[in-house]
Amino acid sequence: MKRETPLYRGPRGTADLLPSEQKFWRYLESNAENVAERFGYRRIDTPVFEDSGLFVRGVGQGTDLVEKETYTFQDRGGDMLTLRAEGTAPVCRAYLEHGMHNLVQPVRLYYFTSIYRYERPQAGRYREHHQFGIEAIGDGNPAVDAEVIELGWRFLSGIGLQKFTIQVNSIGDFNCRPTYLGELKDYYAKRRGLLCDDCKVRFERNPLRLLDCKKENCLALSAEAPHSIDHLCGECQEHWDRLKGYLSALGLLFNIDHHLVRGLNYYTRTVFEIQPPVEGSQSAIIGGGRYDGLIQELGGRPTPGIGFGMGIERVILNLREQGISVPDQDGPKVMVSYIGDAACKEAIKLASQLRQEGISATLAPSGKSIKGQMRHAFSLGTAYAIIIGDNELQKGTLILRDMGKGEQQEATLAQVKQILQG
RNA sequence: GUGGGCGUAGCCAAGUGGUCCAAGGCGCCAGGUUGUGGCCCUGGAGAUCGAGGGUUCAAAUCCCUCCGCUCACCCCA
Repeated sequence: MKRETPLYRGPRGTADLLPSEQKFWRYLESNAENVAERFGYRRIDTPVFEDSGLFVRGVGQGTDLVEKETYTFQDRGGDMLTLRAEGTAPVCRAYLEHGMHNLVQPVRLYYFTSIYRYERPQAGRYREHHQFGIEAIGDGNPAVDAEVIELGWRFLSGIGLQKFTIQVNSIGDFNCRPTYLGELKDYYAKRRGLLCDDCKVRFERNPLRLLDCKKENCLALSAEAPHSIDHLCGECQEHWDRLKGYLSALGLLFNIDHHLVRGLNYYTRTVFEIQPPVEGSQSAIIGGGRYDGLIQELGGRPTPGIGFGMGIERVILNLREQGISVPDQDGPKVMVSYIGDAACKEAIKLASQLRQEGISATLAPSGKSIKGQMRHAFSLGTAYAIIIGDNELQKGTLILRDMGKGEQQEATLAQVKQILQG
């Protein structure tokens, strides 16, 4: 008669991960852990919120992420806090805070965590999403760059995703990038009138971003624009060449994308993405790069680092698109049904005993006929049902029904346990 | 922040001014004789037709406002 009207709904851009979809999450999390640990990475979890300054300093003033996408609030003590807006800066903060530079370098870390960004939601983009990420801190060797890219690649192919492409680029370091940016601005300065309105702003604020504008006119301009890899200093050039060599040695096919620049300020040298075959908003499923200046920016000594973040929701989207199935989760193995109050008590005890033996068991719903209870067992998908009624109570036995075969037998508790454990 | 699409029961969905106090399907609940499932059959519960206002003799159907969802842009995972 009366309608249930929810007073609240989940906040915009968030999602409840219902039992029916948990199999994806379990599957991806365990695969991520397996791959990461196979590469020698160890798990780290950082708080959901951090000092707001961490993201401002780490990710950088002038980035969209910091300027318009953070969830920032003041707590009751007056501290400014920000919900985790990305994974790298918190991990670097923890590296510093716990003196991990005293550990054997590089320190290899991974995480599987939630990220918060105030954005308009759309396919593959949410205000709360989850990332699997890794960071290798303390070794500037391009071998580590290759390792990080390979790890991401192995994860994706390990879960059955196909037709992904690796995009790489080098945007130089703090020595050679200014020179390149100068060239870039010279190039665009001569063609300024042709730029779109957004790009006119980019020209002033963040010229690198001119390269990845997708508007027709701007695409034509960026196609002819100078390439960052043609302006690398000696060290960056060597790093870049060795990386390409290592990736090839690993048999990883990659695409050099001169327009790949990424939106966070901390990147140096290597930047990369792994992209799914379909165009669209979920352009990158993995994004990452080297951040050799970040630790220092956060107050540490100069320390190289590289890592990536991978969007779990986007992975799931692609699993669905490519029709890849993931293992189902098991329900209870047996349902204990009963007839009458006396039997109910026995059923409760029996279910408890079975669980203590490591057998997953659930009690039949109350107030149902045997027929109703059997229907219930069928829809739960339990392999067995146990029936306790007056007859069984008197005889001290149980009925064990094999739901698959549709056959049942009278058995003692010991026999039942043995069969269920087999 | 900008632009497009959409909003009928838990889910899918018919219906575009009167015969709709709203069809159908899935799911849910109960029965199909007395202690037993899957198919099938029967019955049942469940909808202030997103909310508010307006037009009209009459609105789920037309208009306005708001809210929500969704897709795209920006940007990102």
